[in-house]
Amino acid sequence: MSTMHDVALRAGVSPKTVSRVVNGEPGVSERTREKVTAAIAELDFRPNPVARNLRTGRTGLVGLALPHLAQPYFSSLAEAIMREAERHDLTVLTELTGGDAEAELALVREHGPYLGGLLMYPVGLSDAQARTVARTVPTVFMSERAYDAPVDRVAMANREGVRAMVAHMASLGYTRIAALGADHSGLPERASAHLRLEGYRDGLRDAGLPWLPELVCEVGTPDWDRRHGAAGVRRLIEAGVRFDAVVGFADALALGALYAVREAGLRVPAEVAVAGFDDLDDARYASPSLTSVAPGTAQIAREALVLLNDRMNGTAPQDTGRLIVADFELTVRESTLGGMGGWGGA
Amino acid sequence: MSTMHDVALRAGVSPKTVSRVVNGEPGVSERTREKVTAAIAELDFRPNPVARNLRTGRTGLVGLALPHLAQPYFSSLAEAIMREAERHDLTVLTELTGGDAEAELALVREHGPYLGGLLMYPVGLSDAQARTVARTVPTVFMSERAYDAPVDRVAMANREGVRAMVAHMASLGYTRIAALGADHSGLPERASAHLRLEGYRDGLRDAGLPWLPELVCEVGTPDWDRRHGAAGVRRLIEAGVRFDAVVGFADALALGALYAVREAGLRVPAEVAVAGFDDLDDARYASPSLTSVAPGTAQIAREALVLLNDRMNGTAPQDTGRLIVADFELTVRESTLGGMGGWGGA
DNA sequence: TTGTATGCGTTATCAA
DNA sequence: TTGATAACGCATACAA
Repeated sequence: MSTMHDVALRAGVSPKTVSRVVNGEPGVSERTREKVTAAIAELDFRPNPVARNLRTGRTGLVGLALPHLAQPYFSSLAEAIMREAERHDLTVLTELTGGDAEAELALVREHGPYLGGLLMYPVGLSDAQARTVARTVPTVFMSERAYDAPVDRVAMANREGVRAMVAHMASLGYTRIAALGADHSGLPERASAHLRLEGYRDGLRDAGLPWLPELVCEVGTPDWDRRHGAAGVRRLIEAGVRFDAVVGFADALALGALYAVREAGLRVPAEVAVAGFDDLDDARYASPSLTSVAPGTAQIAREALVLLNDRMNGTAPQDTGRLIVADFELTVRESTLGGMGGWGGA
Repeated sequence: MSTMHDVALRAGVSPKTVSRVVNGEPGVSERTREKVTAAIAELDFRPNPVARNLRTGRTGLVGLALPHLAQPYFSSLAEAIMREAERHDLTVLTELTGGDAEAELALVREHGPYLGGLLMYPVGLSDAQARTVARTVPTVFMSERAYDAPVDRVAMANREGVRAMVAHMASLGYTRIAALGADHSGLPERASAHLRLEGYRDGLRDAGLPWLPELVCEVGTPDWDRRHGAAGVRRLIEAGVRFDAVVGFADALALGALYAVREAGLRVPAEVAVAGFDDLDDARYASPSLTSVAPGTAQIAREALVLLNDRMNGTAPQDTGRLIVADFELTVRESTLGGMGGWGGA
């Protein structure tokens, strides 16, 4: 590893001049610049980022704090973020929090001061803790929960997405649409459930359909997996509730619903339509393939990095957090529209 | 952020003594050590890792280079690695290569010198390039492909896993077992396909079953997804090949097979048994749930970090690479054993 | 336009 | 057992 000093010797100039060339500073004659550039190339000199960081306090490192990685949404998000960060010449340090406030804070204490910025999907953080985080390092949240803190946030169109889904179902003639994944706890960390339920309500209102409490199905856990989705639908069926459609607040719930509906001998979508939220790969590959709301993960990653860049440059408003809601897309598949069946057409 | 200097002033000692205490070096009197420890606590002093790194050249940073993240195996592996790294007090810098040799090398050039070690799932790398990588930074590979280079490697039990799967099927009375995902290219980057095919061959031999070329099904692409799995099985069926079992060399292939088999009106496992490799969540949640080989991801992560630690400490052999093959587990589910159906009980 | 001196926070060397 | 001094590689302030 050659240093600026080596390059300076070789080019017959001072280290400071090399520094100027490397950082594209003005005040270097064309001839000198060329000499230096040549020396840099010959020695394959690459500035030592550690030394630079120690001197300037600036880092090209951004933290990415997620509760998990082995869950489809988070791994897609992480991949999108990393690709986007590359375009911004930023290096990503990924950390797993397990959704635990203590871990979320510990990570910020530990790495915060040495990060240029932080992208976080907070789960356990309180408002006060969120403020602490944002004070430590330029931060952008990518979560559905709103914080009473001056932190930028990029969120999914939870409400609008479900609203559009209900509209879609209503337009196909379904009238008894069940909501799967409702939560009435009011807990802030269940924000996605609350927002999606509001979207459901909006959708019904738009379509002139009545709000029927028996169609609102809680799954009794924040773990939105297929098992709980299936169990929820089984309860509806056993309770004798009549329904001709199910909006799952997550694809995993909807896939469970799909299973339970067909288990009960009902045809999808002829007798019961099913749809989800997330547009996982599994939705496309399910059979019948699952209609779903695609939350715009790529856009979320893109916007998050733009917001973060602003924060890191100081171009962002200081005492207020900005909110960007990503565009969603309604991906209509067989579980609501019928069709030829089979995703395997070679 | 207080520095060693601050702590030294407060404790009435020199910075070097603080350094000794922080690093647990000997040659500090008990009394002094206590004073320093107290000062550290009062000031909430945390050593600046950047300065430390500049001085020592050592980093607590290990790179994790994966082709993708939004694929179940890689996201599980990444999560396992991160959890394990935490236990070793290492910070993980994740990088996506897309499986491209150029990207794999670029990453090493770029970050290599500032990493304490590198965990990589190489895809495009040649033997010579692998040697270059290992020369740049202590490296452990986690791939099925073997390299002619002194690099440690942790691999799945590709061969033994499939062998055991065939034995399992044979023991249930299946005799015409198709292999889905075979590859005859001989390309080193298709090592998993080759090894799994060998395992298939072993399994047949163990069971005294004949090798029938018409049962060996290529999918014609390295992309082992459901679509190609389904297409492969359809081709078998259309060609009139009789088979009573399918071993998919990946769960995705097997899930596609499951679909195509049932599409053809055949019952699983009564008429055709199906099994996969990877033991993804999807395998458990499929219907019928899918028998699969669990490759021991947690163990792979654990062993990889042990090997890497050795390399980083210089405790590893210099001119030779070690190979660890992880234990696998045969997870038997409905797709081979029948049973009650439905994963949604409760 | 170019260079010198200094310091970022830590650890290594060597002397006390 | 302890401390003074220098150095890691770069960038900043200031001088020439």
